[in-house]
Amino acid sequence: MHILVVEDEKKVASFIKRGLEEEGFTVDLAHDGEEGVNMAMDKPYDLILMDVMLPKMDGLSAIKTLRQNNIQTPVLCLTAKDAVDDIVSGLDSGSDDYLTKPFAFAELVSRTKALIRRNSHDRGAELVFADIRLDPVSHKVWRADQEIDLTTKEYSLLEYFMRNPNQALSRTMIAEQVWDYTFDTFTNIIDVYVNYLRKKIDRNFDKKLIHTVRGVGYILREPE
Amino acid sequence: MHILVVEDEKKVASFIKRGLEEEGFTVDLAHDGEEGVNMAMDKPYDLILMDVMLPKMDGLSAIKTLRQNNIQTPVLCLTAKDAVDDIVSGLDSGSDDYLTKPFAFAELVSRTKALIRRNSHDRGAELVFADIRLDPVSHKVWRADQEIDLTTKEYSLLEYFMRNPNQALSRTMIAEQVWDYTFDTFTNIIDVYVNYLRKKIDRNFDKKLIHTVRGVGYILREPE
DNA sequence: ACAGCCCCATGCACATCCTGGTTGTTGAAG
DNA sequence: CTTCAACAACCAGGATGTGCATGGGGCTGT
Repeated sequence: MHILVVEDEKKVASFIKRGLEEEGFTVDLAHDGEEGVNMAMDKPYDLILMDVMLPKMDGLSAIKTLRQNNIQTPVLCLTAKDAVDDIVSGLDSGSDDYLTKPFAFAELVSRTKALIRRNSHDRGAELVFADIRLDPVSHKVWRADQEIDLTTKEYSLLEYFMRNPNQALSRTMIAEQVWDYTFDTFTNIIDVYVNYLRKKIDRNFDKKLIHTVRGVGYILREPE
Repeated sequence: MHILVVEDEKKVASFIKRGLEEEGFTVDLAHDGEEGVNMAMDKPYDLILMDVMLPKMDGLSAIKTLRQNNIQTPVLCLTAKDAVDDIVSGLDSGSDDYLTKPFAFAELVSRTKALIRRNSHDRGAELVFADIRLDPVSHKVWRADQEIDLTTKEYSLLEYFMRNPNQALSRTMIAEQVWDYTFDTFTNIIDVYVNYLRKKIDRNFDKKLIHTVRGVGYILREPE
């Protein structure tokens, strides 16, 4: 679950980032409106958290720009307490919900989850492929009803596979989704983690589910 | 958690209803003061959300009527921004908190939760998890019928765990609930206090109840 | 002044992540 | 069929991150 946080105050930004990551989200940061728009257009996010007061381009204009470019990612707006009028124009310009500063973090989390739940029908539901089960909420994974312990990175990688089964996934695509926004292409980190995953997911089972597509990448599918 | 919303404007009423339901509350609607009083006397609610300007019987009189009939359900009053005088008489007539229109919805939710929390705290019901008992009134704690001496902070921390058992609690959430920290991420105070708690709660017992969830926070649960 | 509590800073232990190198595999050209 | 180059799998060790334990300083109430 990827969230883009657009917030210029570094303290607030990193506070939100850390808190959301503890809740199991993957968080990217943008520090002004322009950067926010660029990042949101580059990569599909599940939610954008947008401060209204921003350098270069304010939050509301940023949302408008996104909507004009047909980016329909839901947006949760952060606004100063007294700027009630902003809220109205915020909803006008395409924001889906708002939160006034200062806010309780618990509040932010529940709004965030509500928006994501509302906007993505099947998200949050358990993912199943063959005899693998994956719970995106608790980040737990089972194969054949036996729980499997994964690290954060291993989990994200598997989640990406589970959301795109039976499709060959290129290293570039995997890097974008599972690793950071900018990425160094000359590393074998993905191979390494696929290897880790195979050890935990496939090694003790007859039916191998993670396959290599030579020259392309990897694929999650039933063996022939 | 059942909430009664007394509000004549249909748009506002259904907006509030929908929002609160998304937060997990069950919401009934009444459209004027009389209906509100009848419903509140019929069925015990955890909270009443009362508009002041209402047909048939205004909100303040409704509250008075309820209190005269010994209904002590907490009331959150909604009032127009300029009617500050109303607020005072509102508090007089037995309202527990108020909110001026127009309000941010997040504000409404957090006040709602605060009121319900405050009220259920006061019931002072003893909290029990496994063989830990905690009395919110006297702030005393027992494990296996043996009293355990905790400092104020240790106690608040444990109480938070006891009110949210079997859930991973992130450091951010703990900091917000137990300390009043908002943006201070550069301290290990929570780790330190969890350590204190473990010494007193878990150290002398076989069954450890406070567990670490790496990268997330802590959880109170039975060992596997 | 002292004791108790709260909080901070530090150092250690260990899990996780990543890099670089080595070995193994594949498929096409000779 | 053999050879070779490209690609993938695997391994080992170092860097980084995260949590735990502990000592001590500041503050407050006695």
